[in-house]
This record gives sequence, C-alpha cells and structure tokens, in this order.
Amino acid sequence: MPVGAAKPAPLPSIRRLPLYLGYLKTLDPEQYVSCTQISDNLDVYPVQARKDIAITGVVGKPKVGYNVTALVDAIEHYLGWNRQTTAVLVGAGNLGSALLGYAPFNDCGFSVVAAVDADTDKVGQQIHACEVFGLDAIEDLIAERGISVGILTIPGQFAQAMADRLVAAGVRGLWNFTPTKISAPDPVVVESVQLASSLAVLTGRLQTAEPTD
Amino acid sequence: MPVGAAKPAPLPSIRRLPLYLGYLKTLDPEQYVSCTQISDNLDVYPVQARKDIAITGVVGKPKVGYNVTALVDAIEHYLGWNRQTTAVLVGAGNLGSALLGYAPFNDCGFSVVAAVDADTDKVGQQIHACEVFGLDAIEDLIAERGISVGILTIPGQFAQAMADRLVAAGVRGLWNFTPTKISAPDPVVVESVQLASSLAVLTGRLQTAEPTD
DNA sequence: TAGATTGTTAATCGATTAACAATC
DNA sequence: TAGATTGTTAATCGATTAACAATC
Repeated sequence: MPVGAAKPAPLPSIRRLPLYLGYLKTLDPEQYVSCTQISDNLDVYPVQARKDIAITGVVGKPKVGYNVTALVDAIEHYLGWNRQTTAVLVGAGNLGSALLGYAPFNDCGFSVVAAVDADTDKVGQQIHACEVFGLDAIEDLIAERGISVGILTIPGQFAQAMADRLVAAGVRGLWNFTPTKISAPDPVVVESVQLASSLAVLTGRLQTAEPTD
Repeated sequence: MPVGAAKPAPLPSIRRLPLYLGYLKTLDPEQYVSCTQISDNLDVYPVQARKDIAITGVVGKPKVGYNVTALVDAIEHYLGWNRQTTAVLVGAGNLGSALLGYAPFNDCGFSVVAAVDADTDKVGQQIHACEVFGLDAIEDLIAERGISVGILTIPGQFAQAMADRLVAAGVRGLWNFTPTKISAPDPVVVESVQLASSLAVLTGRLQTAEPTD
C-alpha cells in the first residue's frame, strides 16, 4: 500500500451517510447539530454517527457539534453528490423506466442522460424525458456524453456480457439491478441492488415470526 | 430466551440464499452439487456456502454433496418461497408500478394482489393486471384478502403514518422502499430497500477510485 | 469553572475464514 | 482403501460499542 493511502471507509458507514443527509436537510443550515441530537432522531448510537461523520473529514467543535451547512457539504463532497454523475440506463423495461423518473436522484447529482433497449419499438421513444436508443448507440453515447455509470436493468443472463461491453466503452461504474453477480476489472466500481435478497430477509423472518411454530 | 429457541440466522447468510437458488436452478435437479462446485460458480468460499446452507436444516452426504432438488426445497421452505405471500402496494407511482409488474417475484411465491393510491385519477385503473383502490380500501383489502405484507412506495414523509395504519389493519410485514426509517411493534417484520445507500456506495467509491486523486 | 461534546483508543460482538475430525 | 466432502470447533477479521482524555 502506498504511503499515506487512507484505509477505505467501512461500507456500512457509507450506507448510513444518506440517512444523516436526510435528517440534516430538515434543520436550519446556520445552526449546529450534535451527534446526540442525530442519535435521538435516527436509529444510531452517537459514537457511530461520530465515526461515520469522521470519514468525510469534517471537524466538529467540542460542546457545540457540527455546523449543519459544513456537515452537509462534507458528506455531499465525500459522496460526490455535489457534482453531476451521468449514467446510461440499459434496459428500459419495467424497473428501468421507473428509475428514469425517480425523483430522489435529483438530490444526489445523479442523472440518467440516455437509455438503450434491445426492443426496436422502444427506440426513439421518450420515457420520463429521456430518449431511448438502440443497443448500437451505446459506445457513441458513452464517449460523446462522457457517461461514467452504466445501469443494468436487463434480464440476468445478459448482464455480464453487457457489463463487459459497457466497461470496454469507458464507464467507470456499474449499478447492477439484475439478480446476477457481476464482475469487472479492478478500478471499475460495481454496486448491486439485490431485490431478491431483500425479499428473502422479509419472508424468511415472517416464517420465524410465525404465530405458531 | 425460551429453551430450544434457535439462534437467529445471520442476515448476510439469508441474503445469500437467493444467490444459491439462482445457481441451483441451472442444474439438473436429480444430480448432486457440492459446496466446492457452488464456490467455483459464485463468489463465495465453500465453507461459507456450507454454513449458509446449514441454516435451512438440509443435510448433505460427505464425498457427494447435496441433492439439488432437496437443497432447492430446503432453501425455498426456509424462505417461505414455496407458499404464497400476498402483499398490498401502497403508492402506485413510478417505482410502485414497476414492482407490480416485476416478473422475478413469481419465483418467490410473492404476489401483489392489490394496489392503493391517494390519487383518485388512478383509482379503478389496472396496472400490470393489478387493480388500484383508494386509500379508504386499505383495511378491508387486508382483512378480506388475508394480506400479510404492505409495500411502501410513497413519499417518505407519509411512510411512518402509513406503516402504523397497515400494522393496525393486520399486516405482519412491511417492505419499505422510502428513504425514511420505519419502526413497527415487535412481531412485525420491517425490511427496507435503501436506493440512496446503494447509490452512495457507488458514487462514493467512484470518488476514491478517481484516476487522479 | 463545570459540563457537554468531540475525537480516539480499547473492549466487545458477530461474521468470515481456517483447521480438522467424521464419513461415505 | 484413499480421497473428496460434510459438519463443527477454533482463529481471524472487521464493525460496533464502551471508555476516556481533550476541548471549548
């Protein structure tokens, strides 16, 4: 490891940052907020909030807390939410179309600037003000619009091949909504949303929380 | 803790079960499969697969492995995916509509039998073969159709109040797609899908994986 | 000053991984 | 029998929680 290379932040901490952000946005930006206060409003211990916040590099004042604006800025800067991240959506089906119109992305600097789909009937259509292109257009779109993220909302069996194609075309990150595990060469970031895993937790617990048995 | 009460299974293990299921479905159901084989095809260590599988109660044969059919059955039984779980969707907006037509639910015994929405224009419509009712109908729908799960795809500020209402009406589980943290009284299961957390991991890592730092 | 809060170091807890005996 | 694999106990690792000194 190169000298001075910081230890990567724990994933659970990164996952909690948007939670803090949501709470902070309800506060007066000129005021100060303490971890005790955060703890009272969210379901975390004060120490945990303090450690999570520390990874953004912001420093607080003992007895006072953190300036709300400074804290919001630090978190957004750490997550890259203060600048635009552009994405291409691959697979404008059911789930894909929903993501095209997903309003909360606006607060994350995340914008889906183009969609592609194998279905030629969809090509040329506008879905939530986003134009749908054919699969052929992928490489040009990524190059010309400087797209850095590919969103995979296609059937699982095509996921890895499409991931490879997107990486070859220059994306630096993949957001995978398919049930398939995706791999990509080293600097490329892969993040997966596994709906089936979430459903498994829900129904699995329902089983054990059963009134009888 | 009551005598004989099993220690609850680790959440990460439960989350991995659908991954195994996906791979097992590609195999000949009459054959045997070993954890080595699973390990070669998925991104897990053999021991981890063995421990995960053990929570379902299935027993394997040394030197041989697990019968594929028996293993599939054990996992599906453990998750409750071999029987129907019925759900009502609250909020037939962008994301909600997508979930109504989400095909993979068919393999999980999960079916959304009704939707409700505050928008009276949507009431009476069919979305992906699912009828949309007014909010007034919630209690009757849950009681008459024996619905056990409520899916929250409404704006975050209404989430907790709606959760309380659904629990009062008799649901035993909540699947929360809002950015808000939901609480519910004890036997009720709450599982949340935090899209913002996933996006935070993606963009956060893109920041640190930056070509220049 | 006294006390609340930050930042950090140590202890605990849970999950992953390793080691190994039992088995077919 | 020999060897691959299961099932289980022990070691490691990382995240959470507790303890406490520093600070305004």
